Amino acid sequence: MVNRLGNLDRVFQALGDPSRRAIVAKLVVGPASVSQLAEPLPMSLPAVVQHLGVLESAGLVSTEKVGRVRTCRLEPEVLRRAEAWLGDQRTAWEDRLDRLGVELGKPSEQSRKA
Amino acid sequence: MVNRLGNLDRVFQALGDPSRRAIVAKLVVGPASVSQLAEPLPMSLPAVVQHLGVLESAGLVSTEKVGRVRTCRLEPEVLRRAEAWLGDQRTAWEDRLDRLGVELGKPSEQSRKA
DNA sequence: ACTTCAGTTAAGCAGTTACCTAAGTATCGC
DNA sequence: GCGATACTTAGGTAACTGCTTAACTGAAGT
Repeated sequence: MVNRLGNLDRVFQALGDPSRRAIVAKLVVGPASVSQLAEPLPMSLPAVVQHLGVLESAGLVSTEKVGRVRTCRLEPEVLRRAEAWLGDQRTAWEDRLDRLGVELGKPSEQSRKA
Repeated sequence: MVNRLGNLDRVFQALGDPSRRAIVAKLVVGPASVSQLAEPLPMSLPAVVQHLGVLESAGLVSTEKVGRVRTCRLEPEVLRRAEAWLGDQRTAWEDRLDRLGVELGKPSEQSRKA
């Protein structure tokens, strides 16, 4: 239950599909039922459920079945985790450029960090 | 040449593999040759080249062959594009929470934006 | 010229993915 | 209870992935 919430492999792989990103984008404005999510997508309902399974096992969405309707909601923490990884790479890159500039004796305008 | 640089499908899919993320993480600290990238990875060189192909066609890295050595460098703009998508979703989510709080008459501590 | 080094090309293969249709199960509204 | 609704399960298929080994090309070093 805990390990599911940090697997970047699954997270990025899940986001690598346009239908799944569309689902995420829809859940961002509020929870929705399976058929509400399926309605705009050009595929069968079982296919949508499969996509939801991928998103859920990546920890990006959680679902709860009430009567006969399964309600899906976004799990923003995992989204944030992915964003953090990208941010880390970007800052590492920027730090490197910074250091490069310093080593060349060129005081880059990015070195206003301290 | 232009359309390659914005395909989120390919970008996220490329990042959905640990070996490929390892390559990105290594390129973040500076350009490297194919065999330098391959050295820590537990797989054959052709496999690494294939991963590089995926990263390149996602626009995440660019390569240039000089003598017999191909040098790979990170393309940070595409990384930033992916980060932006995640950021957009997160802010949409936060805006929604904000509005929800407002509609409940509860002045949330996030509404200090204006 | 000969060898080694860096990478490339080709073929193949097991496992996964993204769909489908058809048939089921379990509410819910009347 | 009876039909419609909201999924769920099962099974199948075509295409794609992530790897492998083997054989090749071409640049460098000696």
